[in-house]
Amino acid sequence: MKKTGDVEFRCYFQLAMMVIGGKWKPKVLFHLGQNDTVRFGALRRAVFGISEKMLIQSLKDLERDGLVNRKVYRQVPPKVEYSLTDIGRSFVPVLNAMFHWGQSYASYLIAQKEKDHDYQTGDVLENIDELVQTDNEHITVK
Amino acid sequence: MKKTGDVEFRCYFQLAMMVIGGKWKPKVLFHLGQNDTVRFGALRRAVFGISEKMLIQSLKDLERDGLVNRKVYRQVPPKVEYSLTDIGRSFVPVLNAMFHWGQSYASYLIAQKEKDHDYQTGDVLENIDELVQTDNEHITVK
DNA sequence: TTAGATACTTACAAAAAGGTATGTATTAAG
DNA sequence: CTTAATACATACCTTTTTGTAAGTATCTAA
Repeated sequence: MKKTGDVEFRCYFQLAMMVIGGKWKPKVLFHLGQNDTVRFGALRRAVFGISEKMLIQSLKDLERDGLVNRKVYRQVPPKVEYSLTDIGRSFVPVLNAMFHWGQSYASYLIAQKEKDHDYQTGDVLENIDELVQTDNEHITVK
Repeated sequence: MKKTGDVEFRCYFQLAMMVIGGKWKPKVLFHLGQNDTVRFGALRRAVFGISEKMLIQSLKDLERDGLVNRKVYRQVPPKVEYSLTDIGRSFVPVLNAMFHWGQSYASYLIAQKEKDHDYQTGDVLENIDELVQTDNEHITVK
């Protein structure tokens, strides 16, 4: 009954983007997807580079939108556990798909780089070095 | 050899987000994915609400990042055809996954709305009406 | 010679997103 | 009485993204 691919696309895709949009939300979701419950502090340490402000902001949005559960333990010092809801968890495969595509795209970029010596390629490629370097840093140091 | 899920995640996921990030790129990609080649003007009409500036900007980025081909026909008036490259096309399944998730999320939102009469739910829900309305508009009008 | 079609470009403004720094509440341990 | 731990909140500023409006180039047809 709902036709014209354009319309459907316009709506449902936008909806999905409203939820995972932004710099941090996908990462938070991804991490939550790998654990049953995670405390605020653990999440903060797990999502490299995120500030407390951004973490709470992301979690609040995700909770409001129904993807995340928040469980408060009335203790001191406080303890709050976050977890994915059912729809939240149903999004994990999508995240995995994005992650895996990122992997193959990285391979592609590296292959491209070896081909074109001239810097034909753009911004993303300029970052691939840093990216790989970061990888190495962690691989060799750890 | 590359370990610590965190690191991998941090990089590859970011990479993917660099490509599909923003308000319009996913939509442009989605539409390109449904056609072999699309002219600039057709794309502009297809991606509802996009301005010419945003369209070119998106296409430039995507071309620079290797996801999109640009073929110029030396004519007057000008003719330019856009299409997906191989890696570009390999991203289509991911887009579809996002789209489908959006669909089920919409169902969830509607179900939720019928449950809670009090407006427990947040921003996304406030938009669902408009969303459905838009759908109806197109369904009934067309 | 003037208007129309197409694919852009540019300048400027508005809005959204993100970052940094600092503050709050509570209780237990020292 | 001070410090530490944890989970936030708030103010303010910077950067990034998006939008609006106008202009450019080229040939064809009227």
